[in-house]
Parts: sequence; C-alpha cells; structure tokens
Amino acid sequence: MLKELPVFRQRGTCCELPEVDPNWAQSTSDLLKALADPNRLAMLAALWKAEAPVCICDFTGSLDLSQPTISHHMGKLREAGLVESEKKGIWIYYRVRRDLPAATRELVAQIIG
Amino acid sequence: MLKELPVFRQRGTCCELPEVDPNWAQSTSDLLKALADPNRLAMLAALWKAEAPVCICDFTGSLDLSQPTISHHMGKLREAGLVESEKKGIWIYYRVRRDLPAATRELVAQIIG
DNA sequence: TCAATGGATCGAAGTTTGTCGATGGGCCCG
DNA sequence: CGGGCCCATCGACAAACTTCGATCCATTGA
Repeated sequence: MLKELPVFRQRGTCCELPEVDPNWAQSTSDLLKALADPNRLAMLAALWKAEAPVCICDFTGSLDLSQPTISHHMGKLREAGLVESEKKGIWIYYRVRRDLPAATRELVAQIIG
Repeated sequence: MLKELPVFRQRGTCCELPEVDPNWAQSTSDLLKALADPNRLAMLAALWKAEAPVCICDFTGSLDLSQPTISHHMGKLREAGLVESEKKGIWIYYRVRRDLPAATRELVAQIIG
C-alpha cells in the first residue's frame, strides 16, 4: 500500500493527493458518529446479540443512564438507520434494522462481531 | 439473529440483556470517534490510498482547512494509533501505521475499502 | 547568519454532544 | 374511569469538539 519514503520535495510546493469524495466522507462520518459513543455501542451490541426484541427499559438495568438519555441514544441509532422499532401495547420493541444495507451490516459485524 | 416478536412482558419488570463489556465499548468508541469526522476520514482515506508518504501541507490544497486545523486532526489520528509519522528535514511524513492490529486494519478497509 | 518554509502549540470563539429532571401522551388493569 | 407503567419530548447545562489566527520552533538554502 505504501512505497518507501524518499520523495522529491521542493520547498514551497506541496504534492497532489488521491481524491476523496466529500459526500462519501460526510455520509460515512455521519454513520460513524452514530456508533462513536460507548453507550450507543453497548446498546447496539446488545440488540445485535439479543434473541428477542428489546425495550428501552431493559437498558436501564445495565447502562446506568436515565430513561430519557437511553431514549435519546436510541433515537440517534434510529436516525442513523441502524435500528427499527415496533410499538406493541405499552412497549416499544427495538431491533437492528432487518433491511440494513450489506455494507453497513458488514461494518457493524466487523465492529461488534 | 432475531427471533420473532412475541415476548412475555410484565408491567414493572424489565428483561435481562446480553452482557456487553464496558471496556470494549469504551475503547471501540474511542477508535470510532477518531474516524467520525469527515475531514479526518478524508485524510485517512488519502493516506490509505497514497503511494507515497504525505505531509501536512499536502492537505491544504484539497481540504479547505487551515494548517493548524489539519495538524490538529492528524494529531487525533495519531492518538488513536491509526497513523505514524517520520520527520525528514523540513517535512514530517505521515502514513497509515504499518503495524496496525489486524482487526483495526480490517475495520478501516471495510470503511474506506 | 538570515530569511523563509513546514509544522506544532496556544488561546479563544462558536457549535455540537451527552446528560439530566420535569413533563406529557398513550395504553392497560383493576 | 383512574392510577400506574412505558416512552418521547422539552429545556437546561456542562463538557467536548472544531476551527481559526497568532505565535513559536526547527531546518535549510542562499
């Protein structure tokens, strides 16, 4: 991937770089931002491994966060398209989105595995 | 990964969740935080694809950020263990760390590909 | 030796983020 | 129908982050 160091450098003239699509950078960082919090990561990992859908209140036992905060984090995961929910009576069941894009699914699997 | 919805729920009693190691969540989110910025992502992608080591000033052409800001972001990438540098004369050459842990390398590859 | 270059660091400003308590709405059971 | 449970939303606040200009240090070509 990388060649050896020596390059021809002239003072005052910088080098060209491989192009990177700014839209890709923006949308990818949006997704990563949703994952870049220990509590959200723990929540997503729990959903990922859970064998049954999960309610907000289920997290209050393990996360040491208030209910509104947990709800807030879950909202971020939902905004990012990682999680879907289904209301049933008093409860709202959360789960990892079943129609996650393949690349996203692989990324999450890579992280949480 | 997920079974069907119906669960036996009782009002007032929440369910147990799969355990998630808080240390894993913390360190993983630290790594993701370093990646969760469009400019840092673009910088890392450029380093990833570059065929020669890169200097800070090389980014000033494509990133529309001031030199101190680029330097700051590069510092974050370094703190996160993603990037290493080598001083040579006037310049400091940056590159993706060559001894990146396998899991981290795969994660970055998954993101930047 | 000096001026110019590459880059780090500092201090400040503005924005975003994480967290909480209070509140309100929907839904069930007695 | 009323009280209790689940959850989302709101407003507030502190901490963290992004960015900049100013400055400083190291190096080197003239």
